[in-house]
Amino acid sequence: MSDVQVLAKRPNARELILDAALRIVREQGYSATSVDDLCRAAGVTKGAFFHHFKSKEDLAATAAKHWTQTTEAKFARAPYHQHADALDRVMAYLEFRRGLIRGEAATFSCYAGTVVQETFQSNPVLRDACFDCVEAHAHTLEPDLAAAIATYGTVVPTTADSLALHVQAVLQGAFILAKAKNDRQIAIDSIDHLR
Amino acid sequence: MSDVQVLAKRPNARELILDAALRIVREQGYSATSVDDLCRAAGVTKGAFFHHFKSKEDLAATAAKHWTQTTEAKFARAPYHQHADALDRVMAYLEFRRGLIRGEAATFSCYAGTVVQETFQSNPVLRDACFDCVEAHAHTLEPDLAAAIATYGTVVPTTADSLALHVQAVLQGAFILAKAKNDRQIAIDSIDHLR
DNA sequence: GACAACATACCAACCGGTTGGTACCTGCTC
DNA sequence: GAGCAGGTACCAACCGGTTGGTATGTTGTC
Repeated sequence: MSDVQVLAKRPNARELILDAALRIVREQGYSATSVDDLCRAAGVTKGAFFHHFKSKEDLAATAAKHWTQTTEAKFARAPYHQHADALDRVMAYLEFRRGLIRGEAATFSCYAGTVVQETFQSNPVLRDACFDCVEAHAHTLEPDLAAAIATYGTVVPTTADSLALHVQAVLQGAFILAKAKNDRQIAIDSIDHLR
Repeated sequence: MSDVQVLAKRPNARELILDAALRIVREQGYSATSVDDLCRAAGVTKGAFFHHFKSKEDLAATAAKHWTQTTEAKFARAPYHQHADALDRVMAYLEFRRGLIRGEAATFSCYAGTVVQETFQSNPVLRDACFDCVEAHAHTLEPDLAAAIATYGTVVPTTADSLALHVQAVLQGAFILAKAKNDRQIAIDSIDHLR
């Protein structure tokens, strides 16, 4: 019974702040998002914020892990794993990602990509947390890519590892162009080119 | 004689600030870069800053145009235009861009891509200035891509316009991954995959 | 009554931007 | 060519508001 309560606990300040961070940081960027902004969006006070996180940087790094967990769950549930053929799974993954590009750029773009752009030089802790995030997701695609390469071969010699990261690079670039043009079609086009 | 003096004028505060902006904003991001930071890097005072630019936003937008001009000059001079065949020119362009990825990520990454990531939602003026920047550069590749498509055709129907933007998307994504991993090789790999 | 989970009130440092002023160049008048 | 008016370029000091962070309660639960 106590386990159920732990699993199905009501949203506490910590969760509220993490969820708000993923949302607002993707909208405004890391530096432009103040602790007050986060507290306001989460509906908590500053005291609660600094009770759960020792600094803004700590929150951002924790939010990166939170981002990894939420995306992991989302992609694990996705239907693209069902195809028997590995190349079909890779293509279905891209189709799935294509479908995720809906609404405002801030809602479909990547938290890690946004944060690392601003902190890669000044803050190694955040930089590494963001890279782990992208790398972890790239790893989920790697087995399918490796199997696809084994079955169909490649035009030029390459590795599943490198190819998985390239796919992430294209997605990150697609997000930037979508933000710049304020038009998500440009991101969808880029994924189609990758396919 | 007076013309020569006008052309070879010594660096004034305005130019110093613009050059400093391209450098420091790519290192720290837009929001994290204060006006004081810029003044310190440029070796000018705040008074000089606000004499030449009416706001920090104005400076950032002007710096985007400055970025377009400097990169335009750099790519116009580049040797990749010399190839007779259009596809060779496109490949040589990618080879040229590959070669530009040297030193720290902040020195080879894109000013516009960095700024737009932080301002696309809060600041339409800056967003559009940054997109113009990327689009202007994409346009320089378009004739070669169009000629290459006309000569060799494409696997799937597409346009030179869309393909030119896709190339920029891959480059932007490559920059982000290079920043995240703190390793430029990952960006070079992505360009090789594009080729 | 101990402890986690918050809330309230506050702080020094820093932020973008303004101020009043100075140095210097240019063109015009006599 | 001396004097001077007017504009541009630049400077140091300052301003009110915001920043990340802290010190000190208060409340509910075991």
